[in-house]
Amino acid sequence: MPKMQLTQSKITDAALSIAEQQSYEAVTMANIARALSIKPPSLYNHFKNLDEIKQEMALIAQQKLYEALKDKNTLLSLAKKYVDFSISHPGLYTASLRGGTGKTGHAIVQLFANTPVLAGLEEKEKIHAIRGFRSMLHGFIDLQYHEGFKMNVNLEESLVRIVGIFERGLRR
Amino acid sequence: MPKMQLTQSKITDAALSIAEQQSYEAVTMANIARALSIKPPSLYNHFKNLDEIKQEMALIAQQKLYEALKDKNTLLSLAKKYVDFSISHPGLYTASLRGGTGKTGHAIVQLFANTPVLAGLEEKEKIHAIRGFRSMLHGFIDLQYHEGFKMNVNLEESLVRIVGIFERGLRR
DNA sequence: CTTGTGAAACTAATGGTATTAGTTTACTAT
DNA sequence: ATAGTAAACTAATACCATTAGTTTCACAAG
Repeated sequence: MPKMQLTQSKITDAALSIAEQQSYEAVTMANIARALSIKPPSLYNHFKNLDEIKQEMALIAQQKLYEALKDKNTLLSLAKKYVDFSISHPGLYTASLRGGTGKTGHAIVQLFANTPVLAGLEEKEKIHAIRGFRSMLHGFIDLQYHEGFKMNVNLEESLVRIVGIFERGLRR
Repeated sequence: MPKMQLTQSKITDAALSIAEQQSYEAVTMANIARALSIKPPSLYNHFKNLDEIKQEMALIAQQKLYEALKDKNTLLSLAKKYVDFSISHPGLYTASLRGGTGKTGHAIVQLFANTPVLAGLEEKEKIHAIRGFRSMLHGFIDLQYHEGFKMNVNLEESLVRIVGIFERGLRR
């Protein structure tokens, strides 16, 4: 009954906290409401539906990913940090995927673009290369989620090697 | 009331048909039951739960993927067919991800391993390369699902280019 | 200081999901 | 013919998102 001054940012904070501490799948209206000690329908006074909350989560998650990556300037260091982020914060990483490439998404792409091996490329070629590299990173992460490369070979080593292959392929 | 001789394979067939014609998300107990003109609880006489049905779907979807790929013997032709399959049959492709790497999964990996560029590599290096290549393909597909590389640059061309980068990186 | 209005909470209900328990039907084998 | 079993059923539980309609509270105007 108190008015509790609920705001959009308190709601997304609660949602992100659930994604982080439990899982992205645990981000439900019921769980968000419980975390805020309110009833689910109250959330609809602040967001149109769950999807809009997730949209907002995506933007914030992308900002956190950008923060984690912003001081890295080689393909390998970016790749390592990117994978590290997805493993340390799986809920946040998953959240980050659901938002199209907005301002922050573009900033992340720029980090890759400014890398020594990519910086020199002709513009079209650069776009292809970034696509390929991000595909590789995301695929690497997502396949582990789904099946896990459960072979005997070390994962960190795999990442270093495939980044090496990609870089070598770019240098001509 | 008739006994209708329901079997596991009739259930998975119905489930796969739903995944193909509607979407993977539409694969629910209610929809499968409706497709077979029975009630949802009846399905539990044949499968422990929905997850086991999806597990079985994964094996069959992998077999179909293998069939689509089996006559291809270069990285580029495999990549093109792989992406083509995921676009023509998104429900099947999604289903194929939920099954660990069993017999069929291994057979698919072998198709990549037998490719000219990879065949000559030392064993460990080969595993890394295959991981990297499959990551790239899956990431390429999955990122389109999620955000879509909605840039101005052609997708088919992107695929050809990044496969080229990868191959060049492998050749030394 | 009272009143009234709008924002933001609530309760109750709808229709969707998976799953379990308990019951009945119908086929099959003695 | 009958008994047993496999496979269907109905009914119920516990989630999920969402909407409609109602109440409550805080603040602003008279």
